[in-house]
Amino acid sequence: MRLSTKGRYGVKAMFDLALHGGETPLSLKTIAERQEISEPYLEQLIATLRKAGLVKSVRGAYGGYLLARHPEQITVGSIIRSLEGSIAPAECVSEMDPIECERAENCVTRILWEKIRISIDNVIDSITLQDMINDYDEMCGQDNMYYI
Amino acid sequence: MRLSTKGRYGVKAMFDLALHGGETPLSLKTIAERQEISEPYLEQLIATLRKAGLVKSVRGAYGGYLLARHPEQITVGSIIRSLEGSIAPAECVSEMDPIECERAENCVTRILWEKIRISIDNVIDSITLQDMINDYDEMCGQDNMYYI
DNA sequence: ATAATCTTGACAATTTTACTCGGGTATGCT
DNA sequence: AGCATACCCGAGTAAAATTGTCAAGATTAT
Repeated sequence: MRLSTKGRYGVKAMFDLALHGGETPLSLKTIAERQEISEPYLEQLIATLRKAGLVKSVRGAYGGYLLARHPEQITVGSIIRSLEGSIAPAECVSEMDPIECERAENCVTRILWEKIRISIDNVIDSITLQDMINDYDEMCGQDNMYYI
Repeated sequence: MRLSTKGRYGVKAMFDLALHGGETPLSLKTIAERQEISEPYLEQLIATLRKAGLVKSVRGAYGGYLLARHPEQITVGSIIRSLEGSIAPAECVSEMDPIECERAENCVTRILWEKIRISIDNVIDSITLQDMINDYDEMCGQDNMYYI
């Protein structure tokens, strides 16, 4: 059930954008260095995030990336799903296009996979980038002295 | 976040044992055919389950496998973990031996991964094979006419 | 113009998955 | 005893996924 680096790096990059980004775009290089992710690889991931409408790009010199919406309007669920596809533990309980099987017994295990999927959905769809920023602020104390 | 066939086949095989098994052992062949799993492959999986103490084996002619405990005492969590290892979405929040990272920011995403892991844990540790049998009985109606 | 940056697509190493195969060992039945 | 039926064990392997790298081009601030 491990998340691949796609989902993990993607969330880290988006969190970086939420924490350090603002009016002016952040370059890929900045994010990649701060989050210790290979720049060409992050390039791929952020291209996916852009197509999913989660970040906006600004081309040319001093360009970079911006969050497409406010941090409280971006759930980690939308980030993870855009990069990993469905988070369902089995194909037959995928959110979008479940490929059902015919066997009666399979349906019993199907109930199980669905319970797991719903439980994961509930968590990742209820947590936004703003929630993560709040967690971070709390972790660092009121003066935020450990901000990077 | 998809479960591999190990976990899925393992749960199916254990459910088969819970549903059809009794005093006399079920042969691997029987389970493999009924659940449509390659027999030599299931052999590997059930060997792991045996080492984890979830099933007992009876060697020789008319031998096979039995659940080591009653269905209400076997959680799907124990089955999945024995076959897949930790179900944590990231290594740093593994139940057993979390490999922590040093970076402050990582710890924010770590909080997220931990919330996901705990949510999955809660589901799979609360569901037993008996629960699945109950689901099955309910699905088939009181006369259980669709039992295989 | 030039440098910084995004954009795209192809390619490649490594790891994991999902098996197969071949030979053992134990046990009940005749 | 001998045979059939099973479990037991370790090695090997093809395909897929993961985790990237690389090169060439497009766009824009200065």
